[in-house]
Amino acid sequence: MSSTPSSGPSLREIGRDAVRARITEVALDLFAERGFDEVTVEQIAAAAGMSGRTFHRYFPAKEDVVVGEPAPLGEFVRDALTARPRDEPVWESLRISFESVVASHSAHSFVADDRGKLARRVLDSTASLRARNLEKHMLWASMLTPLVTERLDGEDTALRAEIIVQSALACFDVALTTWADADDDTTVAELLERSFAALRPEV
Amino acid sequence: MSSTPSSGPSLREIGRDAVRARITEVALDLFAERGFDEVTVEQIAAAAGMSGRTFHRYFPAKEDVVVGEPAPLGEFVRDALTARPRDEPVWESLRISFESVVASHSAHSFVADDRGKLARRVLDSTASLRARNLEKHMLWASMLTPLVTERLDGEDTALRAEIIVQSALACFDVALTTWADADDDTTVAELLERSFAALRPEV
DNA sequence: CCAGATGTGTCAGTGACTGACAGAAGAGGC
DNA sequence: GCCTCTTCTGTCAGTCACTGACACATCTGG
Repeated sequence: MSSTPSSGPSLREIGRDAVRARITEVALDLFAERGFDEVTVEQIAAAAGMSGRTFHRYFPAKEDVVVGEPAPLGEFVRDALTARPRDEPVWESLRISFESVVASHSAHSFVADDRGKLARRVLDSTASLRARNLEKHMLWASMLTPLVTERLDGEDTALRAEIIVQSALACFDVALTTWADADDDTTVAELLERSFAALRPEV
Repeated sequence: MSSTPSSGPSLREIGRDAVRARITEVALDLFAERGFDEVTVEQIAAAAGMSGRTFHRYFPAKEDVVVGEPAPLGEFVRDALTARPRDEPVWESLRISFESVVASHSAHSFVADDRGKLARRVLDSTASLRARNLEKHMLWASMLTPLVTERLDGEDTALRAEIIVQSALACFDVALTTWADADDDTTVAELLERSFAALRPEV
């Protein structure tokens, strides 16, 4: 190993997830300080004590450090939605599902008061990151739309389901952005509720 | 000029917009045939009779060939929305505004039956293009949200306006995707109407 | 016919990524 | 403790998108 400026246990001893978390941590500081586009992968890698090549073995793209893996959270929302009673109004099911994500991850990374807000601010301040984030939403949408489709009655269920899911994702996104942008202690859960209250699917 | 495989008038004689249109035309064929990621900028440039450097003087990014400039259409929607009576329900104002875009561009590029569908299919089949397209939507949202905000009553107007605008954009997007994906002759206008009918803002 | 503005090609360079290869370090069997 | 197999890592070379600098060509107005 030619460069290990950061101390700490060797990368081998900790798991793959821990390495990813470590990269995320040092990268986030660099992004917040200099801006996402002004930091090179080589610099992140050096700060994390590894080569640029190794960085890309943990994150296929630089954006993924901030945006995170789409699949796990998407599956969580999908499972939460599946667990909801089928006679419940879909919009309420969606709202509760997204609220449960926020609730069960409140001690976790992306809604933790300090790092979470920082990460979200970095995300919102860079075009390529916003784009990648919306791509993640598209994957979630493809997981949720079938569930919503079969919970709708009447005509055009597929089309309407897509609209409803996209709108729910918009609520989630706006709630997080608003939360990160505010200096007060407004909860994500509260913003999420207020966002969902702005719309109602047509029956 | 070292390579001019394509015939036609010299690039100088036609305007800047015409050069862009020409690049778009040859690029679209290549994308449809081989896939966006499998075509290099050099190849597009060669097919259009120019160097790669010149290509980037017309399109800062490869994606822009398919996605197009965000500003003009955004301004069109904004102006259309501004022209609507302020006592009209916002959701209807938004629907009519987007329908007017589609109507006034029906003879134009992106909703013309042949090339438009092709372009949209290419867009929907590539992740980086979808992302760039959603980025364009974000710009539109920032232009529309203030207008919607001042047309809302009650509390939380800013937050609710963001949700409503994002949802309208989702309707627009889903309508276009559905239109391009179908083999029948369903109109964009009709799909747009059905999409908007799926939701209603809470009063 | 002659400037000056504009468009273009070439070249060099940065930065994100990828495949191939070789060497180092841990895990398990003996 | 030692050997082997697997896993992780760095180095290297290469592709591709994109950018700045420079020089040359062309078009335009006087």
